[in-house]
Amino acid sequence: MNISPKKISDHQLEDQEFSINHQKLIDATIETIAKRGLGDTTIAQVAKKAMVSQGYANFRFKSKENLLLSSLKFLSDEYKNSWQRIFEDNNLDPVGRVIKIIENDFSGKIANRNKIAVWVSFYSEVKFRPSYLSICQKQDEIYSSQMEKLIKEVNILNNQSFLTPREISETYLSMVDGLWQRILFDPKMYSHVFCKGLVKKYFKNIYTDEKRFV
Amino acid sequence: MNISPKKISDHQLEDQEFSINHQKLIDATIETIAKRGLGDTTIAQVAKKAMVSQGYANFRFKSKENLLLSSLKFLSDEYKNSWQRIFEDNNLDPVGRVIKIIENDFSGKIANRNKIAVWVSFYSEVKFRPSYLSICQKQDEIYSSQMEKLIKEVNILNNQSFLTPREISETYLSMVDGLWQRILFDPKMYSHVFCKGLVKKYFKNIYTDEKRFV
DNA sequence: ACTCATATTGAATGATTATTCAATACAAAA
DNA sequence: TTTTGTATTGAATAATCATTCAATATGAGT
Repeated sequence: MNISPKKISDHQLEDQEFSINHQKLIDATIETIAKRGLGDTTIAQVAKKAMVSQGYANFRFKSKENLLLSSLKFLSDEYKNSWQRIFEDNNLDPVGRVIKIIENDFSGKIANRNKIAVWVSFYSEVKFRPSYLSICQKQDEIYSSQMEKLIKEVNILNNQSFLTPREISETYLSMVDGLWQRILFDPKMYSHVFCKGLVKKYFKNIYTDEKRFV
Repeated sequence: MNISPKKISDHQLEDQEFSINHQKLIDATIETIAKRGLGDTTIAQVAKKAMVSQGYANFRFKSKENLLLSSLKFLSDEYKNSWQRIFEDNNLDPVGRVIKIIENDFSGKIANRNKIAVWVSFYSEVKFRPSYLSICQKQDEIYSSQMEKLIKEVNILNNQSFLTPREISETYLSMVDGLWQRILFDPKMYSHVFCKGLVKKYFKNIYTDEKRFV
């Protein structure tokens, strides 16, 4: 069967927040924040990078605030998709999942310097902008609770009972946040290989008999 | 012997960067950043909080940039003094030192929400402002290496050789950064008691025989 | 009391930037 | 081709702020 290529004009797509320009502007926003910082990001620069007029950028997103918010949402969703796929992958056993989670958290797609710079910028404003908090916090909670559930399984399979799932999950997640920040400072020293190795060794120390935490 | 209360006029103190107004402005800067964020901190607000004129604040620090820098330096020094005292305290044995370090990192004086907010604000700009980086990085390196040396002693005393001092020190420091960030998000859940407990349990898991990590 | 050096003010300046909007381009339908 | 509705522009506006500086206050020395 052939799907006929219905022509859809831009304005029909608009409602779905899905037009080319919409995404071009979000990408440009992220690039600009990564390059100049949240404070020095202006609509003019973003519009220029996205190759639309300044007026259009504002018109399209109603306000700068809204453009920033949409960009944060985009990053947040991208991250969420990456870990959700791992939690839902039925081909993996619990330990295999943990390893994939670690590898994802320090993959080139997620833990690259530009994206971390954007994350950290938004995080630093979370205290002052409830709208940022609501985007970040909800997903963080889901990640956190999924991780805890996963660790519970690993604990049982590995006869580990000194550290609770909650404790292991909290320490892991904090460590990731901390390491991301350090990647910003000194990406050479905190290479992906180094970070993954460090975190795996941390797990290896908890689950001494499990061979897969290299 | 009586030290005669020599009267020293303000301008004589100025060179020493030590006048009342100097510190009042730095305090006001930190308070303002903590309350409104780095991006929304204006000289006018800082000056008002310090109860000097706007023009004076600028005159005194030559530029806003310089005022921010001085404030970061102040916070950084305060933190450094607090851990340096612990490393130099001869009454403590290695494990006692580690415990003091943990308690310091999550003490009310260091890990309070206002100061963390300021730290995180500056950290998020580090990538774009070499002057911030140079202040933070140097002290971080010292802290890091002192910590590693300390852990080396603890490792020997406790017959621990699976995790290297470097690994333990890096995971600890990352965890602290991560937990600080979480305190900002949700200070109720990440109380000082919770954070200290979590980190001590982490050490207890490494040094199983050491009774003092509660 | 007067002088002089320094401290401090606060209004003016100029730069930056989000936002608005009248004008124009464009593309589909008639 | 003409019409019509939408997309896009870019120049004008208005607000915010860091910075400057001429004017004034202060207080020590004479």
